[in-house]
Amino acid sequence: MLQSPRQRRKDARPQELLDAALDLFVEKGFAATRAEEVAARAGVSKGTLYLYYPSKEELLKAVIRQHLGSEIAAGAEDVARHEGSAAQLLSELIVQWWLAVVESPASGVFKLIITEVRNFPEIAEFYVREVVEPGQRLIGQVLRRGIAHGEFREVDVDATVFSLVLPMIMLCLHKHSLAACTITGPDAPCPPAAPPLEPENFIRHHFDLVLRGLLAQPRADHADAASAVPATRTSRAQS
Amino acid sequence: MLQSPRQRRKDARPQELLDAALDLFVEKGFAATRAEEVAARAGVSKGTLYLYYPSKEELLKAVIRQHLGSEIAAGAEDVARHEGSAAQLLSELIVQWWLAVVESPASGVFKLIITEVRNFPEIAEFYVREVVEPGQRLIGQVLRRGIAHGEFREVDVDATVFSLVLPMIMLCLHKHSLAACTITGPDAPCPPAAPPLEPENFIRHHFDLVLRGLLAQPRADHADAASAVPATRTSRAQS
Amino acid sequence: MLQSPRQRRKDARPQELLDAALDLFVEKGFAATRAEEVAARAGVSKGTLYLYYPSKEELLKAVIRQHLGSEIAAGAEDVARHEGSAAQLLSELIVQWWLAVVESPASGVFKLIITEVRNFPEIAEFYVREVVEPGQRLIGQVLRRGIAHGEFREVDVDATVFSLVLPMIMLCLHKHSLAACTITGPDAPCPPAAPPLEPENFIRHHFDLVLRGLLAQPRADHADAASAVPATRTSRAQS
Amino acid sequence: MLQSPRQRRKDARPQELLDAALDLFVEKGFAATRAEEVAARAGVSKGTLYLYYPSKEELLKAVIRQHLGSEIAAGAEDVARHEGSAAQLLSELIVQWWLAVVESPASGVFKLIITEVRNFPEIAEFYVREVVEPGQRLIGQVLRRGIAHGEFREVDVDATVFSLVLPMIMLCLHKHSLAACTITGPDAPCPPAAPPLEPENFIRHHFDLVLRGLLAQPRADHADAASAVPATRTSRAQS
DNA sequence: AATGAATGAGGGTTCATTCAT
DNA sequence: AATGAATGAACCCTCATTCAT
Repeated sequence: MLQSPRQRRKDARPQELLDAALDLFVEKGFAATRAEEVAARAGVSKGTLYLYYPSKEELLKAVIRQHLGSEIAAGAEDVARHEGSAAQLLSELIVQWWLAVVESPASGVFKLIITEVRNFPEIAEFYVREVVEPGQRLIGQVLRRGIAHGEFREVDVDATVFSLVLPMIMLCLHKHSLAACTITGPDAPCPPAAPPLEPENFIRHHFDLVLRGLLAQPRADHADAASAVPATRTSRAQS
Repeated sequence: MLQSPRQRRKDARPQELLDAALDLFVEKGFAATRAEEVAARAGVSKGTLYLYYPSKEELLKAVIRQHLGSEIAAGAEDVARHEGSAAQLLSELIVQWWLAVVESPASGVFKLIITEVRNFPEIAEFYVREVVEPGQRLIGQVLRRGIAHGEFREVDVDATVFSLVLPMIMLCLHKHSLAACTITGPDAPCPPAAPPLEPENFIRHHFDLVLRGLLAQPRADHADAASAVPATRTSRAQS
Repeated sequence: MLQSPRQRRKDARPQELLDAALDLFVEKGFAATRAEEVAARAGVSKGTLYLYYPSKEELLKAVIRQHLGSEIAAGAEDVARHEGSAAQLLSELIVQWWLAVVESPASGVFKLIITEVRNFPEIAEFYVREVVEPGQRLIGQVLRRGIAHGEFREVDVDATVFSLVLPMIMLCLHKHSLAACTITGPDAPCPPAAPPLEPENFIRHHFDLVLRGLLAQPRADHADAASAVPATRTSRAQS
Repeated sequence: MLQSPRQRRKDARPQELLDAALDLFVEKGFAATRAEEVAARAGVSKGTLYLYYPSKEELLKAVIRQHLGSEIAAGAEDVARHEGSAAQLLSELIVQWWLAVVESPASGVFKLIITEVRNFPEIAEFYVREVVEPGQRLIGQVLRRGIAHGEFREVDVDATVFSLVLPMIMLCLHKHSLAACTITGPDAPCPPAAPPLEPENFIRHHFDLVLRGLLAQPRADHADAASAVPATRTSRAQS
């Protein structure tokens, strides 16, 4: 039943390579990353990479495929049969789902896609089908439900989805570009690119702000529009 | 006073090269763009490029420097001594400035920065100093003024700046990645990456939404929060 | 006395590897053949090949050694003590020996040698010593005997050996190059590289032609100069 | 009118590269020749090769195309309207044409084709169309003419063409394989692979031998069957 | 003995950069 | 100033060979 160390390593290789590739592709871009670097970061030699992926380009697609299929779209549908106000449901969807994404390696995939779609148009179709459309549909449904119940104003649903979602995506990108350049500290060579705004704080604030703009019945100023959101498991440390 | 056509062409060279470089770097990424391609698109030979820029990397920095110094930050300060409500001022800042940016080639610079900062950290400092901080300070001031006057709720200023601004940046990136892959039309091989949401419609809707969340005195539902914004010169055709 | 199947397979390994190697080296050339392909065709794994031969180059030498020592030179000496006319003897030597060679895998060895001697000069010596010189000596003797008996004209013996032998070698090469590319049939994509001349027909015709040029007493036109040659076991099907 | 040295070099490059490639491909085989070696022998750097030929494989095809179109088939047709006996015509065709080929670099092309057709089947079609078929047709016509006039016996034309031609091809191959390995001299490390038979002597002897076998009216023994052939321009020195 | 995962030197090809014209 | 031929370092990928299992 026990596998040899050799076998165990072999089984883990593809994942190790994908992880290394994701890190490097996100950091330096696909074209600027050398296949040998990916191999080295995964702890293997150049040749070994090619035992598992037939080319650097296939490796890229595998990286994207893995994270789009599972991590990003995941967890969306299972909230769909939620009960309670549309605001609460929306909060769950937005805040919780996003907290899972920012802190996970999947956050880098957004940068990868933004960066590489034009060079690899196959990726576009995949991304739209797996992420953009399901996400838009899901959040759109919640908005429409809230509007139907008189909970939300009659807004342009698509535009509102964007107002909710785009800042989150943008913060993912930021995390892997400007924010990653910045060495925080008093004597950093590079000044802080942005106030070290906590992702969680920001997302709660952002959600509250947009929700207030969305509600048909404005709430009193002192009430936190997102207060219904339970304290979540905060940001697992990233590996 | 008049220069020969030859002279004129020569004077235009650096700009033509910068334009070509911006287009290509934004489309394919810095590493995946060949110096010869840039030269060819600018209508000169490979060697000529090196008469004007000592290396591909310097060309990249020149591209970014040009657009950060001038176009992106432009139009910000001149609205600063505006009179009227904070909402109106904010609307001018956000809506008008952004409409100018999104249709200009400068919109691609955001993608370029997101993509390349980690490879060229000097860019980070420059970008933060020239764009991030002034922008944040400017919008922050307007927000703080509105709060001081009781026009806005007491919000986290930095977070609110982000709520306002990040979707705009994100749409710039989108324009140069997914949106550029998509061939719109009924029988497009690639499904529309996103609803063909007009940038102007979106930004007005977004501003309205956030502004409602921001105002201390909620306005009646039928009023358009951004109604004070005059119809602007819409989108200059992109070169 | 009986060996287990396992044992039998094991004993057969070296031969199976040699056969596979011969096929592939002849088809694609030594440098263009991968060691793994050889192993795969022999039904073993890459590693196993190296249990039997220390390197690809040694495998090549073993292939050549095997066929030069045994198959090609074979059949030569045992005809040497033949009785009868020099013409009959020559016919036996040329026609029969060659028929055996052309249909055997050994025919490919000629291509291999032509192709690889310059990269592996050790092969040259071996080939000259094992094949060229014995063959030349043998046929030369028969020619000299015929000349001495007044049966043949007084020709340049070495040149005549070549006239007899070179076309045969050449047909071996042809068989493994152009002829192997050609898909015969009415609608072949590639036109027949040569008339599908039967090797046996050709060799008989060739021998007859040269023999007539060789004989001191020209024979009548209708007589077949090679008629003494008994009908041979025709061409075993190649494996 | 005078070109710059730069321009002159550029014009000569393709030919220099083809020459270098032919030498090396013939000597070591296509797969065993490194692109850089070809470039070095042509006196340029690795990169320069790729300015003229897009890949090593295209270089191979260019090498073959050049020599098949021009040197080999050339000079054949212009003898077709020859007057005199079929034997004389045949002698011209065979002896003269071949003397031109053996001593020219084109002789190596035969080895190249034998060696590489199976890896590059496009070459087969080209070779058959440009060399095999025209050659066979040409010599076949002469033979048929001789037969019709009663000058030759009624032989199998195709087989006879082969009897005449194959030894010549074979000597070309020999020249670039075994013969090239042999360092002639008393203390050669490698024994002479074959008697240093002069190509011209051999071809005259061979033609005489086959012609005698071909003639309907056998000639007296002392007459040289090929005596009509004028002393030819002997072998131009190879470049 | 047999396997096949792993290695890393090697070779094809690209491309930033130089420089003679 | 402008060109584009030439260079060679660098990168992707292959494959002969090794060795732990």
